[in-house]
Amino acid sequence: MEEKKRRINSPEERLVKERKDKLKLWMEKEENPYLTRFIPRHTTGWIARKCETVTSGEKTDVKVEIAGRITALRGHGKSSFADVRDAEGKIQIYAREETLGERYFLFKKLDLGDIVGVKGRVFRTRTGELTVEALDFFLLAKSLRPLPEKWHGLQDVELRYRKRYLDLLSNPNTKKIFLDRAAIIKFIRDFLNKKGFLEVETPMMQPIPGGATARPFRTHHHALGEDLYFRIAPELYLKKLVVGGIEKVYELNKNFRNEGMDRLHNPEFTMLEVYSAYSSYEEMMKLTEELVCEVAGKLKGTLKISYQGDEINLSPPWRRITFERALKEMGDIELDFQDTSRLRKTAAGLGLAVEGLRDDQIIEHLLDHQVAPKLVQPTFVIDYPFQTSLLARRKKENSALIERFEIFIGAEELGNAYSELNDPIDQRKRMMEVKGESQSLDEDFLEALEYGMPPTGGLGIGIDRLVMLLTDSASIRDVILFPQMRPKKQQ
RNA sequence: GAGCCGUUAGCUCAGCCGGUAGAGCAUCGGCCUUUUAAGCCGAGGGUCGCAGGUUCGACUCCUGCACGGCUCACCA
Repeated sequence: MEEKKRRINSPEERLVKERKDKLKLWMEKEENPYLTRFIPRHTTGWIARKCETVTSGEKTDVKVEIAGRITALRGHGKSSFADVRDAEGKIQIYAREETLGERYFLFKKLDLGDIVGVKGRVFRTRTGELTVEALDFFLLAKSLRPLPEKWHGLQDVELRYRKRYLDLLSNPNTKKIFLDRAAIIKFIRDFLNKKGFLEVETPMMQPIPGGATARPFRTHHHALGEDLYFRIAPELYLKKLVVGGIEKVYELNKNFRNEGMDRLHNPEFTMLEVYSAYSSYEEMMKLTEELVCEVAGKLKGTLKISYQGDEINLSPPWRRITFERALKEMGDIELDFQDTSRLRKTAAGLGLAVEGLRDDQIIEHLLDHQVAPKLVQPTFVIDYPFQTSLLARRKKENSALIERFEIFIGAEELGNAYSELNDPIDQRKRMMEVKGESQSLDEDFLEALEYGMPPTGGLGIGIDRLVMLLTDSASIRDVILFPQMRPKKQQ
């Protein structure tokens, strides 16, 4: 009881109550705002364009009907100013008792955050601000809770992620990032569609999760009585489509991996995978350069970008360096990857945890830890030891290597590609060798390969990371609208 | 999962070597018809993340827990 009383009297509840009382007053004097119909005929952007040439102090005959959220209120006794924001921008509203008569006192009862419709006439104030003088106004939705502070916005990182709507409302840069994200994805689709690639959707729920090595999320299908896994990659399905004659294909959608979360990892993330028949990783390198440059150029108008304090030049051609040389030149590591015990010793000597890791994981760790931090300018690291992927084709000249590359920009891995292994016999053999670890034998996929898959180049690009790069964001959570968070416990 | 750091009013932040809580914005009341981070006068608002402990006394020190950030580990 005591507990309950205290909660109702909390300062926040009092603020809410004040606003609820104003809502009640409005409903007594006017109507239920939640049932009010008001279709704005104009936007703030339209007004700005239309009235660009109006001079300070000038009144116009331009009548407008706009709607938006009140983001500032400045009362002056018998007149008031308000800023109203819509999707395109904001505009000042000027309300006068002389014009609105008895209803002016209702205008003064409006709160920051209220959503209103305004009919009025455009003029420009003495101080040069384009303004709508309100001839009539409507409350369309009452804001019952106070918005974050106008000047600093919402700073609390946790709240920004949990209540993204508040972040979007009060931090212009947040909105910019997500507009940019949408533009980037559109540019990618435009680019690939223009080149004749077909966008497809393949299963998010798979009986055997394949195409990568990662812990999957598991779920259960009741009607089938079967466990299913959220996909960790669409790769095997996309290759089946290449077998089926869809020679240029891509999918741009989510993957799910049940691993740790950090600055670069969210359990669900967006991946682009592209497959092109009768090509190889050579062509995929060109495609990658072209795609990233097209997107960056369209978004930023330049190929010179700044990421976390580093100046990065995306102009092709990007540097290419073999895996072996990269380790040697930048990590001062020279070894035979077949020599497992020396590999582990070298890695341990560099302070890497090797216990419980497979050879291929250690090999990749050497690159990620010793070399990647130095790869700020766009770089293709090519020709990986064959252990690092079981889906990539071997190099003709050296069967210990595979035709694979990874893209590094800004010291972060952005993508991964290879000449796809299309030999079903070698594929089966390699899958058998690692079966029982993180990959199960996917007979469906192997059978598809047995019908014949053309030599194919495949490419994967982490879209969230590309967005991070192009929006200069430090964390993946800054480019995902609702990043995964631990649920807040009640009470 | 481990280490380090953080959590004070609705929001943004101060708060010293332990002495009992401060500002700005927002809110409420008053004045104000071209302001714009409007202004002026006044007021209210806090279980200092949660639970223990030490102490005459804890926002402050200690322990545990919750949530978050960074780093490390798994992964992209």
